[in-house]
Amino acid sequence: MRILVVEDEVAMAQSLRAGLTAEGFAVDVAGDGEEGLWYASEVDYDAIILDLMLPKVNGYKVCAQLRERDDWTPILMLTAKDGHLDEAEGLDTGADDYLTKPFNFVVLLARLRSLLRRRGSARPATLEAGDLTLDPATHEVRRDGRLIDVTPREFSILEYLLSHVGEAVTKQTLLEHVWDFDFDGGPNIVEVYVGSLRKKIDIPFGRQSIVTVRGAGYKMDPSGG
Amino acid sequence: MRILVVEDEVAMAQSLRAGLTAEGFAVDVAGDGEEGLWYASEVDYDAIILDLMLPKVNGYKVCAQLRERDDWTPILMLTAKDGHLDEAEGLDTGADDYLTKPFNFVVLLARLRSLLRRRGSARPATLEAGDLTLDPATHEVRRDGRLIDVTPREFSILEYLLSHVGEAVTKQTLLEHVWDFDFDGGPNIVEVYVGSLRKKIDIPFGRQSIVTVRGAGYKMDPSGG
DNA sequence: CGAGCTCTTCAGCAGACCTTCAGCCTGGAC
DNA sequence: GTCCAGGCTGAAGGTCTGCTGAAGAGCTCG
Repeated sequence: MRILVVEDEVAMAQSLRAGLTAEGFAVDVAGDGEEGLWYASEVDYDAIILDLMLPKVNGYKVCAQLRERDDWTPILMLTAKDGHLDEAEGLDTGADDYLTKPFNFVVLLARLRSLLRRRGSARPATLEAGDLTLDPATHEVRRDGRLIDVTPREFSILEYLLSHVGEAVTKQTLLEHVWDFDFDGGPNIVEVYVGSLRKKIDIPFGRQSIVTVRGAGYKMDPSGG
Repeated sequence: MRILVVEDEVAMAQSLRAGLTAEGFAVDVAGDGEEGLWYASEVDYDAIILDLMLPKVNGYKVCAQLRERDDWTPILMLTAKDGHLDEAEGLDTGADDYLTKPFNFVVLLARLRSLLRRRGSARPATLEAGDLTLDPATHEVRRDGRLIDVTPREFSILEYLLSHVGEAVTKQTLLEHVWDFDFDGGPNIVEVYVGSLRKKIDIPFGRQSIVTVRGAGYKMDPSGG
């Protein structure tokens, strides 16, 4: 899951990045509205956390412009303390939820998760493909009920593939959603991880759930292989 | 367990904070109704202690507004001496219990505990995972019936883990639910406490109930290890 | 006021994990 | 069959996460 944080206060931006990264999100930070719009046009984010008070282009405008462009990425707006009057306006311009500063990180996470969930229109709590299941809450991966031990990075990749079951996902996309923005390694690292995932979730079970689509990346077999 | 106290009398607020903190709760204090509503919207409290007589927005209104927002956090209302007439109204607006001033702290604790218990829809009075039990009322931790001596902080952590059995709980989450709002230490302190908890509840019994989930925190084994 | 307990910080360590790289394999074009 | 780009894999190193013991600060109680 890749999140864009548009926030000019360095301290806030840093702590958001740290916290969200710790939660397993890949995070990009933009320092003003203009930069935010540009990032959003370049990368397909899973959600955007948008401060209202921004240099150059303020939050409302960023939000409005995105929607005008037909970009419906969920937006969580951050407003200053006394944001009562602004609430209506914020939601009007197309934000999906808003949060007043200062806020508790747990709250932000909860809201963010609820946005991400809502988007996929009632995505089930556990991701599945045949007898392969992944539970984000317990961080457990199972095949045929048997628990499989995976590393954090393997978990993230599998989570992404399972939430796009049946679609061919390019290595580039995986790099962008699972790794941090400033990661500059090549696509080979994805191959390495897919390889090690296969060794854990497919080979021991004689399955083939992660299918290589030459030139187009990988695809999770809806039947689980 | 994190409690919000909405109370304008400084002395009362202080003593509630002191007493509840001593019992291992994390406590936030709001000085008036408006502030209380704001806190409640930002943080996911386990319960709210709400004075009736408040500046700006009184207790009834706070209560009503919370329920209107679909916030069903248990509320314990504090009313003035002659509160007979108010009782019905208080419960009507959505408070879960009420208490007339002056009251005994032990009584308040008992009511609060009963609220917290009730909330989880008949959550058992004692939290359990296999033969490991924790009784919030008596502050006792037992394994296989044998009493184990734990410090307040250790108790809080164990309580949180036991009330989220099976889920991976982030260190950040523990920091936010077990420590006070303004604590700014790093996650290492959680590691230290988990270490000392393990030395008390796991190692002497040859068990492993608190499982480390690399990159995602800790998880209480439902079977108790 | 001192003893004892708890809380918190810190630095060092071990092991898990991440990343890179070189060499090999495979599928498709010709 | 040959060639090539794309994909796979095992090994090696460096980095990071989590664990631990120690030590000082703060608090409570006698």
